Amino acid sequence: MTKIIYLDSPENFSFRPTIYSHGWSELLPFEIDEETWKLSYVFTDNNGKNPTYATISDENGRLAIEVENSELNEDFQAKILNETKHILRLDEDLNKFYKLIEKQKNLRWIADANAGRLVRSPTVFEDLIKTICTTNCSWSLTKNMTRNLVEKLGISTKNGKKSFPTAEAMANQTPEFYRDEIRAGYRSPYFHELAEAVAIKKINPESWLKSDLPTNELKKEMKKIKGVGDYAAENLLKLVGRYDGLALDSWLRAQFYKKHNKETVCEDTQITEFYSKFGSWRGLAIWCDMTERWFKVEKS
DNA sequence: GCGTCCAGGTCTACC
DNA sequence: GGTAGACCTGGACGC
Repeated sequence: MTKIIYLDSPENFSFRPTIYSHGWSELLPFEIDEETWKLSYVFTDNNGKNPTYATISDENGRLAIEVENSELNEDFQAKILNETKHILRLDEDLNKFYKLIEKQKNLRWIADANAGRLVRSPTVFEDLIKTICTTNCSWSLTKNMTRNLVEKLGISTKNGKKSFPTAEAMANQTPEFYRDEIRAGYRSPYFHELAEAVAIKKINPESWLKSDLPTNELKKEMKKIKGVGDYAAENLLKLVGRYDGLALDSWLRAQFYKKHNKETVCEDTQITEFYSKFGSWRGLAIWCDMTERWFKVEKS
């Protein structure tokens, strides 16, 4: 039995550009159906239990969340609604960004498409683990590692879908487990150490969402975690709503060379200078600029 | 089949 | 603070 709960979407929000904003929607427990344009996820209750598969779709301007659990209590239903808002960034105000790019002929499409909301996981912990999975490897390997984490450590729904593992579940595994079962390679001791630190509350990644620290200080905090360098920290900063950093990686650099530098390699300083006019929004500006063709494909 | 390169980088030791 | 070398994995590529 399923139950549908509804959520009003704000002005300047479009569902497709949001769920298609970057690769996160391809990483389990997220799944994206590009034919029906639905995004699914496996939610858990406040105790990290009762895994529940839900599919989010746009229904004439409001969001329909179809939940495969007809006996949701009020707390769990509220949690699913709040986490959906967080995943899709419904409370994020991009008007200042849209205003900033208003006179940029090549970027005006972002505001026209209501793009710029980068989909994210319900918890910063999940985004942190996934970000480490993106470092120094191909996208297919990122997907493999994430799939292994979910399939081997997640809790299963009645229909066999699995949740993202909790820090506690990850802390209970050894570095050898991550190396042999998750195929995480040199990242294996990092995962064990990080999960343990979060489980015993030595580190609280969720606090980054409302941190009063200046961005450069928060970035330093993030980089204290093994496996998190400049790229990973700046990617995480974007996911907690700060766009000061470009989060340059080999893919983003290659896209820039192709689009703005006649397919010629250049220094990072040149890329930084190119987007400096966008100030604290430069990280979002480069990401939207480099992924423009994704949206053109979608429209065609 | 085998070796090499490299992909959505980071860490450590050393200077 | 800057830099060289090492680090897991697995797909692509050349031979």
